[in-house]
Amino acid sequence: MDVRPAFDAYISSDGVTFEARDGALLRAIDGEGSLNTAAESLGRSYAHAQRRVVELEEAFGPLVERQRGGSGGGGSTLTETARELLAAFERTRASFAGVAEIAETVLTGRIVERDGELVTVETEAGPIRALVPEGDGRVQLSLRADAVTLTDPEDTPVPEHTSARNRFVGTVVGVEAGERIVRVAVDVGIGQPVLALVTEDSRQTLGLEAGSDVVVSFKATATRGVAV
Amino acid sequence: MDVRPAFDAYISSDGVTFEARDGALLRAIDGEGSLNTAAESLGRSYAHAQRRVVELEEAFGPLVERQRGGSGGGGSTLTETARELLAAFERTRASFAGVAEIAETVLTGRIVERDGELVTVETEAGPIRALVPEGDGRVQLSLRADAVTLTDPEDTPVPEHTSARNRFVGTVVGVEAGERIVRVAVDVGIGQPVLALVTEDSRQTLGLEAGSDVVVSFKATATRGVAV
DNA sequence: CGCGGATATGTCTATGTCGAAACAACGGAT
DNA sequence: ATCCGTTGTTTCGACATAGACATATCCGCG
Repeated sequence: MDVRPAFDAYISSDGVTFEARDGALLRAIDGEGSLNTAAESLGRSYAHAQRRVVELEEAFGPLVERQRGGSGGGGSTLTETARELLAAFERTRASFAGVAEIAETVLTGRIVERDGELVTVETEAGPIRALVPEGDGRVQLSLRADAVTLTDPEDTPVPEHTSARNRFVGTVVGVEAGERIVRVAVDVGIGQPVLALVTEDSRQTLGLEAGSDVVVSFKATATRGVAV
Repeated sequence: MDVRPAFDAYISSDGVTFEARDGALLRAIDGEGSLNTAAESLGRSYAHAQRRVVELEEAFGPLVERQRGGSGGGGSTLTETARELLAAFERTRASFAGVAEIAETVLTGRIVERDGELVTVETEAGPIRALVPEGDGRVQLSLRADAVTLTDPEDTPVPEHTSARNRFVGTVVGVEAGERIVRVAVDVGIGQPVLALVTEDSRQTLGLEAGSDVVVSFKATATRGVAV
């Protein structure tokens, strides 16, 4: 079973959702200079593209400056609002893409204390503070590799001096190098290693390689879980 | 323009996507004990629900143990695979939900160096290392509040001893308390404050309040951006 | 052996989405 | 004044999705 998490990101306002399709449309308008050629270049019908623009503008404000008549017959350009909307959409899409593509470590445990959304989960490696919206009993915590910070055991702030509430001492058991980003697996005494995504620079300056001792820390607010 | 980022999460396998709708169906089957009453309780047609289950099983493996005949006429129960699938879906949904609901700080700057996905962005506050898949020139970096770690200036690891590549010294300019989670705004010399989400415990132990000096640090791999 | 409740399957229809096409409006260029 | 290319607007039909409905099948139990 090859399961891959995926997503459709969108920005909603006033009941209308701006999605990837709309982003492509705006970019095409920006590039082609006209709604007509934009629709054609995307292989979509002009009628629908035009209706969609009107619909989006009702929700998000003026997006396309349309000019009909004139030399060349007219044309369309994006408004500043449209550019901001595009940027906002791309930012959230990039954030979501991070979640989808980045490896996660799944930790299982049991909720032993709850205070609003904030819970304390007892795991094999010790207590972990995390955010679990609801439920109790057994939980699965999802720890994203890009949320895990590695520090030198000799120079790690004492718990009272950092907002990273979860910390474990561990040993590097694997280093998987990419171009400039490496994935470090750290054994912290639970069944599976905790994955951390760090830059190659960090790996070198921390001298991380199999066998290295390292402190793994991550924030409670970056650790999300669900009751199972 | 009240924009709100949102998303539809799904897990795809073999061309079939398991989405929120399917999760609700499986949970209903689990709760009702039969595909029939599950469909009814959801106000959906039995015929389609049944066909959907078959379709999902072709992609993800056996999900529903169906029993027809017998006392009560039969019924259905979820397989272990189905429970794992549900848990995986809920985990990714929880992660995505985090991105959607958590405040972000948007930093603008200019790419001055690129090494694969890893870039160095020159901002008002100084250089920031981040992940930007492509493009150059001006970028918007999205820094999620839950990815920002705050530490005591007196006890912060030197840059050579941590994988958090970005750090800035700043002053707390605002504390917005929730139940157990507080949002801290830190001025680091750029136009807008950097937002950090920390637990109330952390706020107290670090003694954070308006005027406090604090070190803001975040990982390059947790900082994603897009060219604009 | 039939009952009853559930699963399995086929077909029709309502709905929404999208493309194709046609036509009017517009305004600078010729 | 006319032409031209684009925008604005409307209508129609193809297509996919999902509910409504009908029917066949299954099988433990009394």
